[in-house]
Amino acid sequence: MSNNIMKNKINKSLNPNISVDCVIFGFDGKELHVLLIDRENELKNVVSAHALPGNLIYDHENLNMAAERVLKELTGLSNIYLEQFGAFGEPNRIKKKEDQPWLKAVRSNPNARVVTVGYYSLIRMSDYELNPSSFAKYASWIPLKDITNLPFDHFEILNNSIDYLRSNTKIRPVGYNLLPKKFTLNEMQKLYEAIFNKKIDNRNFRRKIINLDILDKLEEKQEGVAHKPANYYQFNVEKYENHIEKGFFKFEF
Amino acid sequence: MSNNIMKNKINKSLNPNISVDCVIFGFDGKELHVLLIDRENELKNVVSAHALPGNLIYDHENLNMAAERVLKELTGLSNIYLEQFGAFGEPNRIKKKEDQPWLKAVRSNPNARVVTVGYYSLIRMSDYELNPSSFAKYASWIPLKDITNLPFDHFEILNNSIDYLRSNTKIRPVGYNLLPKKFTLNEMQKLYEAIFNKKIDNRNFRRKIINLDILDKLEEKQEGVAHKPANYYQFNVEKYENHIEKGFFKFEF
DNA sequence: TTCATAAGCGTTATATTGACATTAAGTAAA
DNA sequence: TTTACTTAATGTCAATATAACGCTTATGAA
Repeated sequence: MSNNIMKNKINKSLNPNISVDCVIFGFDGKELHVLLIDRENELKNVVSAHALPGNLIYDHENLNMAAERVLKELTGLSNIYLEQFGAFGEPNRIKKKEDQPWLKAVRSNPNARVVTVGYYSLIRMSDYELNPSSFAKYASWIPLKDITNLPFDHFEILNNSIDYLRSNTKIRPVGYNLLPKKFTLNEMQKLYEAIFNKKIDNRNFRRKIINLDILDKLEEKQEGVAHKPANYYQFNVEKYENHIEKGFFKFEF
Repeated sequence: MSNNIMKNKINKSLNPNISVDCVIFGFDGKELHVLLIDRENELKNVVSAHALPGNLIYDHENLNMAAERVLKELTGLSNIYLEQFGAFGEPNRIKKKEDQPWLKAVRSNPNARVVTVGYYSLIRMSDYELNPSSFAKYASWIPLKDITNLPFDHFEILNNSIDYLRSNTKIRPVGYNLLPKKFTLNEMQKLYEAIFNKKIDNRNFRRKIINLDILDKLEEKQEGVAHKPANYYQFNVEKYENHIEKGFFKFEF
C-alpha cells in the first residue's frame, strides 16, 4: 500500500467513537417544527422511524464541518449556521435493545461507544427544499408538539436543545433566520410565542422589540388581507448582529 | 481468555478518541486562579510545563464521571460540581509539533484524533488541598492573568470557559462555591470584579445583590480589623438554588 | 488623641416593567 | 352601500429598576 493511499485511507476514515446530531428548528409562521430523518429508508419496520439527523464524523473534519456534512447528506440542507449546544456521552446511550437492528444495518462497528455532539439551528421552513440531491435521504418536518419519543437518547438531546434555545432567546434576539426577510410584528410575536409556548401581551411585546432597536420599519404593508394590513419590518443586520454579540443582560455593573 | 476477563478488559479500556479537560477556577478573595497540572512530572523539559488537567475517558464512564475522575487523579480534588461548557474537535488540536513528545510519553496511541469535552467549576481555594493522594500528580493554582499560553488548544479552551463563566454570571447568581460560608458584601463584590475584570460601584452592587434576596444577613461582624468591621452574610441556599434554576433574565414576556 | 482604613449608607433623575381595552383599516358578505 | 368581520395598532399608569454620585462611621494602630 503506497504512502498516499495509506494517508488517504486514514484521513477519510469515520471515527467510530464520535458523532454529531443536528436539531434543526423550522418555523412556518405558526409553530415550531423539527427536522427528522425517516429511517425506514435504511431498515424496514424499524421501531421508531424518525430520528435526529446525525452520524459519525470523519477524522479529517472538525465538529462544525461534520455537522454540516451530515446534515446535508441526510436532509439535503446546506448553508445553515449550526451552533453547538452540548456533548452527550452516557455509555449506554445507544445500547437500547430496540435500537440495535438499525445500528447493525448502518454501522460497521455497531457496538462501539459513541459520544455525540449536539448542534442546533433555526431556519424558516419555506427557505429550504428537503432532500434535493439524489444522495440525500428522506427527511421531513415534524411539529415539535407531536414528537413524544425518539430512538437512542435523541429525545433527551432534543429537550436539551429546546432549553438551550429558550435560554438563548432570553439573552439575545432571535428570528433573523426564522422569519421571512420582511415580516410583521405579529409574525415575530408568534415566533416568540412558539419558542416559549405561551401567549404574550402584544402591546408589551411590540414596545420591547421596538426598543431593542434592531428592526427597520418599512414603507410597505400587507396587501390583499381581509383586515387592517400590517406594516412590514426587517432586521437591521448591523444592529442585530451587535445585539447577538453583546446580548442583553439584566446584570450589568 | 475467560469471558469475565474479556469483559473487564473491554470495560476498562481508555477510549483513544475522547477526552475531558477541566478548567477549575479558584478564588482567594482577591483574584481568579486556574488549576493547572505540572507536566514536568511526566516529561522533563516539556516546552510548556503547565496544562489543563485532562485525559482520555474510559468506555464505561459517562462524561461527567470521567471529568471527576480525571480531575481527582491529576490534582487530588474530589466532590466538585463540574459543568460542561463545550466540545472541542479541531482535527489538528493536538498535532502541534511541540506537543508531540509529551503525547508520546503518556498516550499509547499518540496520533489518534481526540475530541475533548470541556468542564468547568468554581471553588474557593482554601477549601481544597491539592495533590493529597500519592496517586495525584502535581497541580497548582496559577493567577488567571498570568496565563498567556498553554499547550494544545488549552488556551482556547480556557478562554471559552471564561466567556461561559461571564455569560453565566450575568444570568444567575454565582459565588456559593467560591466564597467562604460567611462572607462580607465587599468580598462578594471583589469576586464579581475578578470575574468581570472591572471595578463596580459599591452602592449599586450592594443594592442589586441584596434585592436578589438570596443572602441572609448574619448578626456576626468581622473582628480585629483596623477599620469599621464588615457584616457577615451567607447564602440562603434555598433561594439561591431557586435563582440558579430560573435565572434572572431581562426578557420575560 | 488623631490617623488610616475599609464599611456602609441615600437621593435623584431616568428608564423599564406589567397590566389592561379601544380604535383603525382593510376585505367580504349582505 | 352598508354592515360584519378580522387582525393591526396604539397609550397610560403605577411600580420597579437603573446609573451616577460623596460623605459618615467604626475600628485598630500610631
